[in-house]
Amino acid sequence: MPHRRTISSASQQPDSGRPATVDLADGEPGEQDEEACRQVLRILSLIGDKWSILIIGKLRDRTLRFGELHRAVTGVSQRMLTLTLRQLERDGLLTRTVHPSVPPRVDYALTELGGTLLDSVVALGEWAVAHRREIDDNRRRYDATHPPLTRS
Amino acid sequence: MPHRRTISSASQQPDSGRPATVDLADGEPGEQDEEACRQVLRILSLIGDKWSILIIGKLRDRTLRFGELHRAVTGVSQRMLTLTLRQLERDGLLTRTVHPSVPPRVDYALTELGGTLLDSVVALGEWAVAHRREIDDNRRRYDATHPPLTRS
DNA sequence: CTGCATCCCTTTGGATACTG
DNA sequence: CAGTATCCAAAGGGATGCAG
Repeated sequence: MPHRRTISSASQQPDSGRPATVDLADGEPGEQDEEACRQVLRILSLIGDKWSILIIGKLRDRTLRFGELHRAVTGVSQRMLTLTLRQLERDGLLTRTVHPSVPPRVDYALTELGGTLLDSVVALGEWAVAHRREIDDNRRRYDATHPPLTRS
Repeated sequence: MPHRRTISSASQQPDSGRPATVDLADGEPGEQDEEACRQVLRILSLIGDKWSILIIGKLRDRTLRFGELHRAVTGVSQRMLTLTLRQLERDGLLTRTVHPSVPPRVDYALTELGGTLLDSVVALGEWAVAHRREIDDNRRRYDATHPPLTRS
């Protein structure tokens, strides 16, 4: 029987309650760590949105101000940049510093927490880079043999 | 000056062209590895959607048929299960085997590629588990001090 | 310069009904 | 059982205009 790959909370302060062994699959409603699992998924969804990772990546090695970020991230709209930055600030992944000057100047910097997330995401990115050819090949092969997927 | 965290394509066959060093941040339009970067992001978006990870997690250690998956993943609709399974099959992360019996029976199994992705995602999940308390604390603190975020 | 508010179009995804 | 098709509601996100 193959190994079961599980997530166990390694670091941080001792868990004050449940076993704290969460596998990525969710359980039936009512299972003990369903809540923990949902929480993990909610955090993982940070990765899902279009801009968070890009922004964190840009702040990798230096503080940037709003306008610099706006230019750095290429396709992002002002609205989404603001919203995403607020989320990331709320989660404690970056800090927002307002300089009371005129014109106003706001600096964004990655926190320690944000840095560790970036490390983890980079690891996943390595997987993507390592397998992108394989995946593209798979897709081409699939598209060639299986005609239309969700045809308009 | 802190280290620059970068992604470099480690395994696979030698890259047939560019340096193949992709950092997570995208470049200005026209930069060499913009395409590669977009591709990586596209793959990372696998993580973003609600169901892919859950499904892959369920197939971790055994083959499941459609109905089993449907019951296993809890909140997924039949429609989304089908669509997500097709995507994953297209990418080569799982295999779909139709048994010509009556009533029909379709088995889904994780491929080698899918298994390695799961390993990487589990690593990210470990980060989430390790820091979920910290993040929750940050959010509470933020909400307490910064009144309404995007008020209705 | 930074950022909030509004409008509006696009995408996502659930519910439901129907087929091989 | 394992889908496919249709309809529809909610969320995502761009463009623009205004404010501190």
